[in-house]
Amino acid sequence: MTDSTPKPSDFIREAVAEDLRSGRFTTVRTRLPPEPNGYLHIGHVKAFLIDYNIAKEFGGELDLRFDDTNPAKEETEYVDAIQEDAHWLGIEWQRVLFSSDFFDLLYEWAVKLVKKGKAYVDDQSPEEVSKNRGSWTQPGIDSPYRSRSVEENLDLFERMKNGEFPDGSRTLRAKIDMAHGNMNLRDPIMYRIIHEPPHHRTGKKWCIYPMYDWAQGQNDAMHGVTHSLCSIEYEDHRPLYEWFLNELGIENKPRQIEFARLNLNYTVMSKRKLRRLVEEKYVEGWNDPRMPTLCGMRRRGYTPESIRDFVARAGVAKTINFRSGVFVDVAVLEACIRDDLNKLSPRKMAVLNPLKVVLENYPEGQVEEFDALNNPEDAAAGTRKVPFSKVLYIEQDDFREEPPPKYFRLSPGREVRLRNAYFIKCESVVKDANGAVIELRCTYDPATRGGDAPDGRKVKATLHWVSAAHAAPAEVRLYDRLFNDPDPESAGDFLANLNPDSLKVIERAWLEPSLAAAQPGEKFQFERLGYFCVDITSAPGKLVFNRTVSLKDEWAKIEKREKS
RNA sequence: UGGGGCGUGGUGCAAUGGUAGCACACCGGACUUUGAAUCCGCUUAUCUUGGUUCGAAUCCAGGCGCCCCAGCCA
Repeated sequence: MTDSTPKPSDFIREAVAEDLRSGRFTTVRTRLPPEPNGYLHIGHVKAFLIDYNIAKEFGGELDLRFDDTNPAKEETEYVDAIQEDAHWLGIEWQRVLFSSDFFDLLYEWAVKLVKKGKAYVDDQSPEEVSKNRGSWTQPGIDSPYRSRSVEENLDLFERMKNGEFPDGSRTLRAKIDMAHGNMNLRDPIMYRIIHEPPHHRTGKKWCIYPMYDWAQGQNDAMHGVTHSLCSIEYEDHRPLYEWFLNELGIENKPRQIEFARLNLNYTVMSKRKLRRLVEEKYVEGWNDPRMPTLCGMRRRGYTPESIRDFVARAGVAKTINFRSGVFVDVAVLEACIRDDLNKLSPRKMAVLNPLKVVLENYPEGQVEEFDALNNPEDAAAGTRKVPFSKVLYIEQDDFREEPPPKYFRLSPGREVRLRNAYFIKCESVVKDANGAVIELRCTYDPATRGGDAPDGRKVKATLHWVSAAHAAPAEVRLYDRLFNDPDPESAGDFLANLNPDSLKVIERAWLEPSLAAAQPGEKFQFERLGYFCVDITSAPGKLVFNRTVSLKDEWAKIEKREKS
């Protein structure tokens, strides 16, 4: 960032700056609060980056805190994956904390509230609790156990902790107001009893587990968090967040600020739906390149820089018109990765759907090598050698026997340039028994060596190509949006909106030979086609490439328009 | 029907009482050995009604619309 780049500013940063000015806080500490029950996806990234960037910009610290308060849903597998993904994104934290490491203190604090008469053990069944909570229009009904003595509550709560009662038989509840308009304040449950399964870190030590509302603010306070940033659906939890802190007499109370979360069109973000895609095998796994997970995007070829850029472009605000968040166009994401890859990826030539071209006037057995620019955006990237010979492959799309209007590419009698090589002219067409074009007979103009005509004549198209005798075979996977509908969840079953063409596998594409040794993770631009990266399953002799994103395609746009 | 929140071009974000701007998308053009990139240009917006003010996207009041909340999930 240069001096002329305006500092990012939004209502959260303004609030933090104001807190520092006013002396409400003297330092800044934020936290990433993932629940270790799934893989990180692009929606999480916004929250992560807000917390990370704000801590950094204000000279503060960031902690990673796993909110592992529900043993039924959480696993160590995710703890590791989340850290790996967050690191990859470029996020650095000071401490790794677990809510479960603070269960003892949290329990003491609960006891404190019980002693204060602000919490009680409720013997109602889950059904009764739910029924007596009332509704938006009906106030709730006080639990018959609400006015138990402090002594009885203390005794019962301790016995809950000691495992004397079965799951669901009792809860500890805050004593607030069963008629409150905000449902969160109708005596929220603080602890519930869960004997099985054992917790991924504390094992069988505990059989009572704190609810989110009880754990969140107290953890923030224990860890010295100043700004507890979260998404907007927690806005009406804030009064409860503050109630607990106030009743506990916490000094330097953390401040919760909410922002709209990020949704992407043409995808789904809910963990439940992503899990279905994986479990029902609509995709290969959590790291399928079509998934909006970080591991999927990484495999697809997205860079951390492009993802950070995307989140920055999406901005931070409270606008909510779509499921507690904003609905950002996936085209912005694609623009970000194109920008990044355009600058850094080496150019290569690859033919996905080969059409054989025989140069009738090119000497049999002759091979030439041409110098090709590795990256026109970066002079320092240098050049490479590309072999050329009598038999070539070009892209089927680059030839039309009957060219439509505005089609500049090859057709009978027309001349085009082969990138870095020669002008060629199509003399005749060879067809199979069904009338399909299987080969082009062309001539080349030796005077155009390197791609320029000394007589100054112009061609309207430049095609990429490979030499048939030298090309390396590869499998190429063309990924597209997973869903056809901008909002797959809009009506009924999101699976009905799956894009059947989200993956097209090209078993045998032909690559220029310099690609034969490409290593997993390496990224390239296949000229005129798009950005591709070597898949993690790729191996020498059995290359596999993923298309990260296509290049913008003016011709495709024209063709589509002409058709409709 | 209770509580909370949000309404600025197609989408997202700015403008904090003083010329409504930026990005993506769209459309048009220049350039081009990638129909890419780059460059230039263009269309399109303040939910509504009233009020305050010299002046309102911004302040006030009413209306309308959208989102979230009735898990022993987070």
